[in-house]
Amino acid sequence: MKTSALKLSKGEVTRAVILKAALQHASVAGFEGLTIGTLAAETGLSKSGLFAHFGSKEELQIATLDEAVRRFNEAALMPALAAPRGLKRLTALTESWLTWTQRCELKGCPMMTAAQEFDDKVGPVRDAVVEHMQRMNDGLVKSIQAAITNGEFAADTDAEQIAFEMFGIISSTYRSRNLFQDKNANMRAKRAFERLMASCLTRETNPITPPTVSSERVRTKSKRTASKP
Amino acid sequence: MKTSALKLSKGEVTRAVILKAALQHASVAGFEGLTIGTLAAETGLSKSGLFAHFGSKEELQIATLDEAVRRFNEAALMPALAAPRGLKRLTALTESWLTWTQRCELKGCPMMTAAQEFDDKVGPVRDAVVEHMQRMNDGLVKSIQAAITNGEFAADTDAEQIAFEMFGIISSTYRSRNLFQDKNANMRAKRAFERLMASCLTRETNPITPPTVSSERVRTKSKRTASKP
DNA sequence: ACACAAAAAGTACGGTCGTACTATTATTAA
DNA sequence: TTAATAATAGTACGACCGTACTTTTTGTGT
Repeated sequence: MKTSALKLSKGEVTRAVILKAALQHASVAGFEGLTIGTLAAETGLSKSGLFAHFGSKEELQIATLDEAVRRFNEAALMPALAAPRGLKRLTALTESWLTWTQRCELKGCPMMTAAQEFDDKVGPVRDAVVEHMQRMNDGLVKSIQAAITNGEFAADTDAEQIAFEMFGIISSTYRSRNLFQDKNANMRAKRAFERLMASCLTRETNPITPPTVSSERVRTKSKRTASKP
Repeated sequence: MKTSALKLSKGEVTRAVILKAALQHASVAGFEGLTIGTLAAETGLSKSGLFAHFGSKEELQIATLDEAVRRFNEAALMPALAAPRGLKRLTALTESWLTWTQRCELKGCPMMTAAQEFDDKVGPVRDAVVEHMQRMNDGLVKSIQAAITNGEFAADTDAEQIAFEMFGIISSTYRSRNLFQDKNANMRAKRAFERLMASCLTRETNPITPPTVSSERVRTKSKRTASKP
């Protein structure tokens, strides 16, 4: 087998096809829901033919996870790198993070799904998940630190804490979108992000910030809470 | 069968035993990971004996979900009701929300797990999850509105938005705890909550809040980000 | 064009899954 | 205590699971 970057062998292209289907499936049914038989049927391959590409289900899961990361980097991370380091890039990253699944025709975020699915398990798949998530977290933290270096965020900003809260916003967004079918999920996310950013800004960056951060608040129609207790 | 509140029939007590085991199992392996055989082995019952209590796997999942809600209400919600309405109660609720799983000897939060597991699926289990989560959300929103009524939060505070962000904080906390094994997860959660609350407070409630909320910040050792690129 | 290698299919196997149906044991009410 | 009933065990079944092994088809370099 020749591993050329230009020409893909037959095996490599079907492997790609499999992984695409696997990713789509995993984004809906989770990685544990991935099954050789179902996936084979979806791709038109025989069970054994598909199986040969990976050698075990665990390998398939890990390969699918890697593919998810690759796609995320390509569809969410790289575009954000066009923005200049610091707050700008952080904002761009958040924006693209919230929309990359649509661009990739995925239902949920496979990384988040995997993180929750394997957080209480043991084994190589979990290890892979942890590693990937750790890397994502580190990257995010670095982005936040850039905003500090830029003087946009206060010097004593806890970058890890901000990353922690950003992951929370992302989680909540996916839940709102997919569980509650809330069309305003992205707007909610944006507001949450803005509030978070506002709490980090230096006086120089945002000199007119009032005592409480509640100034930037936008008028909203409260829908679900209409009924008064 | 007599459904007495005082005396439990044999069937009712074993059903309770089953559900306890099921909940523990679901908090680790998820609701899809619940299997009749495994659960039967764990409880010492025969597969068919256990099965008879529910009639289908879906019913078992829903019953387990109901049990999770019952436990949550008992271990997290009710204790918080001891605090007076408004910010106090909201704080108490957050506190007990973050710790109830330990008190119930659960690994993760079954509700959150279920929410993610079924957010892209269809069927009666998903419906049950949505209903329960909706109810939880509504309750939370009502608690936030109480703080507004009290004059603790600004009148134009978007209660739904705050609930959205609180769910995010909870999500992130569980991820930190279980995936990254972060011992500081609860501290992170507390800080995030405080930041969120601070952004809602009226000037009267918290008159000395500085321009940025970064005053209450605590010194932390950044560990994971130690390695410089 | 041909030989060789890669890819896919075919087949088989032991397990576990959820779920019927029947039989036995335990509990309860009279 | 006994008859009725609830609770549990026993057994069986078809479906699908992951995986191993062999055979056939397909692609590829020379």
